[in-house]
Amino acid sequence: MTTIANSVAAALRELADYAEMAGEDFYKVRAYRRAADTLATWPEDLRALAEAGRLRTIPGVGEAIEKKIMQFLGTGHIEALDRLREEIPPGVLTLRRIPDVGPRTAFRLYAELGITSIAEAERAARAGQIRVLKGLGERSEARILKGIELLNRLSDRVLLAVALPVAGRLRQALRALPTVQAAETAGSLRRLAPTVGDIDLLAATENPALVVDAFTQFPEVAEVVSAGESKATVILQDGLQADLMALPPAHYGSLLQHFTGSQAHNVTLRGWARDRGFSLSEYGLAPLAGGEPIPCATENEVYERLGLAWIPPELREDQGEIAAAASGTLPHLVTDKAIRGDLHVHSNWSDGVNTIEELAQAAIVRGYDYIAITDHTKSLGVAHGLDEARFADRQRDIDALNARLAPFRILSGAEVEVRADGSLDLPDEVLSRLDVVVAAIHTGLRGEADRVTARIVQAIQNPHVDIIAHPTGRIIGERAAMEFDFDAVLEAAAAHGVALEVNATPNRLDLDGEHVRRAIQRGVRLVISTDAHRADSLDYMPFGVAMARRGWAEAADVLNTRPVDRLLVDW
DNA sequence: GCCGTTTTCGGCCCGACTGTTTTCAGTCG
Repeated sequence: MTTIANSVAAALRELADYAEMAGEDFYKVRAYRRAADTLATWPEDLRALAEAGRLRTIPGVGEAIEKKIMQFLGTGHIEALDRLREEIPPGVLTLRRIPDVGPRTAFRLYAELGITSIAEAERAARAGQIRVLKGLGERSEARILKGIELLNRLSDRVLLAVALPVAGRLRQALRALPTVQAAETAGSLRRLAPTVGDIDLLAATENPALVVDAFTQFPEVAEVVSAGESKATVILQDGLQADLMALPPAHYGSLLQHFTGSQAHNVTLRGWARDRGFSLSEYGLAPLAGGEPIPCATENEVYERLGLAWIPPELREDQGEIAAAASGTLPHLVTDKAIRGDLHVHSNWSDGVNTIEELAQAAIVRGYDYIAITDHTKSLGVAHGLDEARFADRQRDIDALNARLAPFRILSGAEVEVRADGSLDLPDEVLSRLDVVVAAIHTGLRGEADRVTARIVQAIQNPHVDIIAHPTGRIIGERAAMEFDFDAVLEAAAAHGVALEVNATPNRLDLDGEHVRRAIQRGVRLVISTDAHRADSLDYMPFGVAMARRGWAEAADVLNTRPVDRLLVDW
């Protein structure tokens, strides 16, 4: 799913990394990064824009970056980047992955010691070669060594579903401290990002130093990385990093705003504030003209004073939410409560753990009106996929349960395999008797992009298919998304009224927010489903709702917010 | 390198913490 715009963005980011190390002007580096960020999500086709001579209509693209984009479109290279690549070996870039090693230190390790890899940096540190550099002493050397150990020990990011309970316990522990008036989780966790790199925590207290001190002594804390008057960073027993910032309650709103981020959102928001005569920080709004700073006790106040509606954390990714908040056009995001049923659930007829009745009861307990039992089909042998005869048997089971459980409704469904040639592994005649047909690719995920696209589009064209499951096939930390033409899939889905699934399984979260947004923009409808293989997993739903919200989805964009009669009428 | 109903030049987001320093640079979020 790499588009030309993504490739250009990647090249510009790399250029920024190199330029930063080479000591280029900070604002030049930032200009490259800003342009890269904008390009990565730019909806228009880059080649068409270039041909029309309209590249500079993209914000952040001026004369110099336009030239670089043209170079890339023409030759696949950017001259300035090629030159820097020759000057600085690519391995030097990787040094920045070491905590506390930034661009300047990385460059000096290379320029003065010839270090081009993390392994070499480790050897040099052990040999005591780093401490002799001006400005770096024994402690810096030890810090680098420790950073490398940390890097080797920690996996990059953890799943939202893993971090949330840990964060919840820490938040409770903070709230239980006597001087703490309020405590909240912030950062990417509060924005409900699919994965988080650390846990950010905030506390409102008249005695920040005391709270910071107490925090560093929580039993879950394995190691204190840094601790000051108002901030601390620790490593928890399970390897996660947690950051705390504490301030007096008068500042709590700006503190929450600041620590929730994202970084990109904050940068743009501060620019917005500056344009209106304020400097914004975690302490509040300070008039640029001088005068008393204005502390903000609530987050709403921060946005309000800047002439903006409060922005839901899930949207704070600098994807146009500030402009939308200014013009009163923020979406009314879909909520957990709006979901009336789960449309992708496996029973013990295939590879699920629970009986259909157990699943139905679990759905009833969760307040749902309906559930679709979507067992695997025969070609997925490993999952005890059902053949035509077993579907007929299962139908009798479902009919009997529906008679007993009404008005709750069990929908008879299947997760049908899309074969290599794009056909489905159940005959149309069987599909036509099902209430819900979910089509999915489980094999040939690494196929050529054109072929994968063609398979999905062909499945969409089958008149019985209602939903495409986990459309990109990514599994976080295990498998990248399939290479295919997402826009072509969106076009086909819109044309045939097929919904795309937002799969709520914590390590799938597929579609993610970015894809959801594109789908909505193209008029494609969504469903949010758990893909549960046991009754407990119906609780994954909020993670899927989170992805939909991050993609600006409203209830009307999501089919399973509808009552069952209005759900089936379109299918 | 980008940008402009105050500007085509002089701005550009803000502050904590650390280490190695006598005032600050680098890193991070």
